[in-house]
Amino acid sequence: MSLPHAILTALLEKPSSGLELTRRFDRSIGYFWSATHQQIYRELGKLEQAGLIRALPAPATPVRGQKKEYEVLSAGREELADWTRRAEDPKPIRSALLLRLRAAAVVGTEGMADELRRHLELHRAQLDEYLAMERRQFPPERDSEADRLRHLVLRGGIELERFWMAWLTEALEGLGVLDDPDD
Amino acid sequence: MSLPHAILTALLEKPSSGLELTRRFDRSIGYFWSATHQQIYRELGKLEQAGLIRALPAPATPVRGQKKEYEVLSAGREELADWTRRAEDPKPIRSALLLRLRAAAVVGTEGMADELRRHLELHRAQLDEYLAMERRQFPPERDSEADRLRHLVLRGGIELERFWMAWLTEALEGLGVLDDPDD
DNA sequence: GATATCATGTAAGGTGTTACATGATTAG
DNA sequence: CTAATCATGTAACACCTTACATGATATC
Repeated sequence: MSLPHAILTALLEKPSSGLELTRRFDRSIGYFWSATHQQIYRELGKLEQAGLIRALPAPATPVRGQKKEYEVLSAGREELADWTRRAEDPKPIRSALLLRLRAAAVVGTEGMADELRRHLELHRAQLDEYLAMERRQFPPERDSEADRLRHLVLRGGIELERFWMAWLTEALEGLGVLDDPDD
Repeated sequence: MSLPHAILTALLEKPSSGLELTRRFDRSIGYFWSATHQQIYRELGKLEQAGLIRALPAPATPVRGQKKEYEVLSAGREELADWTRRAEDPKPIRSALLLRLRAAAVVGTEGMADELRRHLELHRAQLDEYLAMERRQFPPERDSEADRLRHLVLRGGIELERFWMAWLTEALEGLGVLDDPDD
């Protein structure tokens, strides 16, 4: 049950419409909890019904195609604060790539090296993007408590990408040895 | 679409019944792609209908409560081999904990340190379990290609746990400074 | 007035989770 | 013959994904 809380966080950072939220999910918050616009609109409806957020003063009857901004109500802020304190176990890892390598142990590794290289490139690109964000958003002089926390979250993403790059590199070395008996 | 492939891999490693698969998912394969027995039974039905696996010679009418073993057919093996070669992008990270820390940047960090310590302990326990598996399953003398690949997958899990422990430790230091002005 | 873009939404299907139901087998 | 456990399954719901639908607004 994290999507509603992701939305509450985003709306507290800045009241927004559904489409604006979608865009922000494509950038910052979505790096750790992605969501499509369909999910977001549905969830905005639920949050409004539950009295955790409300649409800002809008034209009499808000219709399809017309912008609708939301802000968080105090009940929403409380729910979010509760959530940060609640005990919630980490979910087990889900990696299709690890799984695929394990499948390759049974049916053969032919063709996997290309895919691993492709993933390595994707993770390198993601890492570069995070590092650029880090330079832009967290220059040394910004050092409020909120900044430190957001920076910590971003460093989590950075280190995760570094982990994947290291692992993929190791995997490719392993495969290389197997695929090129010349070594 | 990874669950069916996880099941095919498990069944190739050893033909099994639904319950046996469930148990093995609780141990090895499930560490990277978990599944409940309900998912597994549903998926076994689909795989059988699709002609990728079949139930081993069983009593005339296999009934509820009676064990039913499955094995992979050649079509299943081919599908699995195809899957290892297919291009499939990594899914973006989904971490409720990173998200919660980001929420805490808005609503306050009170009470989060306990939760971070709890997670640190859980990851430490998981790491210990992986390391025990590594000692048991991959002693130096085992070194076939399949063993090397499975070992690589396990090392992925190990390094991921180490990543989380390092990040949580850093996060706690950060919070500690904020929560204990004595430092 | 046609086209592109902004903005909100519906529908359908797949996947995952939780709770419950039911028969077979074994141990006391 | 009772209880525990093994084993397979159903049902309902939450969540996520993909494709499509529709109205509003700006631009040429």
